[in-house]
Amino acid sequence: MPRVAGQIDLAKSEAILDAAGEILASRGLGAPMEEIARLAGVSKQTIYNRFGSKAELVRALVERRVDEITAPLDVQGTTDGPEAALTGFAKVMMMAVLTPRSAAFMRLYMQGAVEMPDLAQAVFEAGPKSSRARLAVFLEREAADGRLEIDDPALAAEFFAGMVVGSHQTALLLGVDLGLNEADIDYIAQEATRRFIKAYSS
Amino acid sequence: MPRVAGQIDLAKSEAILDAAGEILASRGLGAPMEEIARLAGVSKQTIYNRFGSKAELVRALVERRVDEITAPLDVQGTTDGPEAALTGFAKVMMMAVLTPRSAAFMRLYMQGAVEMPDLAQAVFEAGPKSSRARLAVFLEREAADGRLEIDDPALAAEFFAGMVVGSHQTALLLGVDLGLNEADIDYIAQEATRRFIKAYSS
DNA sequence: TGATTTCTGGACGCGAGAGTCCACTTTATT
DNA sequence: AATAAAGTGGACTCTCGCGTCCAGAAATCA
Repeated sequence: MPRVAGQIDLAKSEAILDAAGEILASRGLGAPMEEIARLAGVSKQTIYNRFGSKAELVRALVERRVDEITAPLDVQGTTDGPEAALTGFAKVMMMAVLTPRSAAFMRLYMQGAVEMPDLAQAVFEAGPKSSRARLAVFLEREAADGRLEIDDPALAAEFFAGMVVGSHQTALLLGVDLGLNEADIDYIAQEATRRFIKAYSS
Repeated sequence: MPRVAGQIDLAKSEAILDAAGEILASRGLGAPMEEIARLAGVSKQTIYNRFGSKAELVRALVERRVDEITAPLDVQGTTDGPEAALTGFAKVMMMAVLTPRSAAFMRLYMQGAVEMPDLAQAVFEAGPKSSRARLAVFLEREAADGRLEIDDPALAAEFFAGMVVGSHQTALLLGVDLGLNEADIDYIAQEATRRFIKAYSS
């Protein structure tokens, strides 16, 4: 079998996934494949050739996004006290989570949580769980070095993350625009950090 | 017009709304009307006679739920220090929010946030916003009485609510069962209260 | 009992979206 | 130029769910 000729696979799959993300996030899981094909500049058949079904397209989309989510959470390292690290973490987290785009995707995952539980689970582990875990590790180190007094680092991490993201995320998911600007984010990040450190000082 | 005879309206509408809640929460907005009719023990036509369309059925359902949500948040009042009140508030909040049923409904609202923004908005105001506001009022009073030192009560309320409910809610919405039992809830409520008071003491 | 109103339940029309089929084109290889 | 893989676009089938229609069955009042 001379398995050659024709076009080789190219970044066309990427275009399909991009389009799928765009359409599905904005219109929900019920959005028609034709729209995705149109936006991707591709025939519907091509999508089926590459992904087989809508469910698998969604699966591929989520798996790709999972990698993007996990990446930018590596925010720790300063050693002149926990303030800077915590504030930085808070800002990154807020900017990552509190965008209409993130909300649209989160809505998508939640919608899929019923029909595709494993996907939603994967998102949870790549997103919230992973970020909390890294924060917990950081807090544990700070505690070990005597800069903070933390008996339950995992719970402390939950608390900090909850303070920072908290109900803003719920609002966004419900489609309510709280209109946070960068100054607001700075303020919240700093205030959360200040109160958190006060709560966990000896 | 002798507008009498036949059956008068009865609590059959309630049965329909109950069934709608059950079905829609578990199967999503895409669930068929026939299921709802079957569970309500009613013909599909009756639903249409009473509610007109699926969208209006959902609207009625949400409006009824909004009342239920707002009610149990009146948890304040002890004057021997904020601990008991805060712990109580935390527990009520967790029990209200962290059930599979609440999560299912919340998922429903979020799913509808795109097509019916006003509904989602109403839910936000009856739920998260209202509870935070009441908590903020309580905190302001505590601050005025000198028991706590709070410069921004609204933000403090966000922080406390975020600590308590935080990522547990996200997990639930993603269909991940964290399996919190009553002891866990007690522990989290007490720990959150302790840390919060420490963070806002003079 | 008769009149009137509501409910039932099943059939039906209709639109929409998943996935398939296919004839034709495009692109790369030899 | 000949071949083979991959893509295109449009028509098509199938399923599903909303909403309607209607004939007959309660139920309620006079």
